[in-house]
Amino acid sequence: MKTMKYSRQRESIKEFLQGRTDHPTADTVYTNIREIYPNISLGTVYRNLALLASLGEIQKITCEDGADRFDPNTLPHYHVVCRCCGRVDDLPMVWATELDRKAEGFYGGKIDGHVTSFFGICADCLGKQEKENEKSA
Amino acid sequence: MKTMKYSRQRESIKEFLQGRTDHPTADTVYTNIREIYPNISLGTVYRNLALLASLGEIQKITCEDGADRFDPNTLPHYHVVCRCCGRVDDLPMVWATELDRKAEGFYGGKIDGHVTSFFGICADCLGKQEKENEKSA
DNA sequence: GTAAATATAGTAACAATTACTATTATTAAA
DNA sequence: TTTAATAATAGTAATTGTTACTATATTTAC
Repeated sequence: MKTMKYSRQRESIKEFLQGRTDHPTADTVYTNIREIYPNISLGTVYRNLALLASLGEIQKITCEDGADRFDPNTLPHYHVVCRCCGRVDDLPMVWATELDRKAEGFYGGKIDGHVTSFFGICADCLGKQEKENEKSA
Repeated sequence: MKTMKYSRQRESIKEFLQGRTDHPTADTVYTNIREIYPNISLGTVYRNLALLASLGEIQKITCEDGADRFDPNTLPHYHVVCRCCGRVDDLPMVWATELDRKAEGFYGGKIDGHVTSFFGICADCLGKQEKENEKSA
């Protein structure tokens, strides 16, 4: 399937993602793009997100729970998922490029990549928890 | 919800997992346990897998595609997913315990864990690919 | 302009998982 | 040991995230 040079909806989806740092889900993309294309269909959003990802223009992030998320930054980098509110943040820590080769030494096949996600509590949720503790104290 | 000391089905699910190294999905557990409890319901399998995971007796593995998998080994360790056949293997590489503390230095909140999955092609699939190439050559 | 290729909106289908409910099994207590 | 309370079950229905389908519309190539 040859891709068109130009598709308004696809461009719009890509631009929207590039303006966000919070790794939105397909549904979030959908509700936002609808402000520009009021009758875009959810299928179109999914199809274009998948297409952009396969072209290497965006990155799909698989989360432990619920929906996949999408990231305009295609360079390998780390994410932190808040166990409390579910938000996904970037982690500006240098990427361990050598890990794949090291891992391959322990494996019968070939290894060509990895993903690492950290888990914890984000600053916002920590703050809220402190407030709760003060109240009950 | 207090857990019973004893539930035949739950014990059976746990034992089944402990006899496997291939990280089966809920559905695989279901079809296998049915040989012992022919009318166990899929819901019971899901409920008990979730319960055992929350008790820390097994571990849930979220894969990029399709169904979650379950691992009787609750110690943190690495997995490799074959891009070709989807199998999930353990990787006996020493765990980077210090990584969470290091990552926390780049984050506003707290970090208490991480998961890393490698991707590649398993030995079996590499073998099959070679055969294909010989044929077409 | 016209034909061929590609994308779309809208809807239906799907797969994995969870929720619900009436019934059964297990425990605790008299 | 019956008996009441608790927890688990089987079976089914409902949800969620995602993909597939189809008829129509848009874009490109000539």
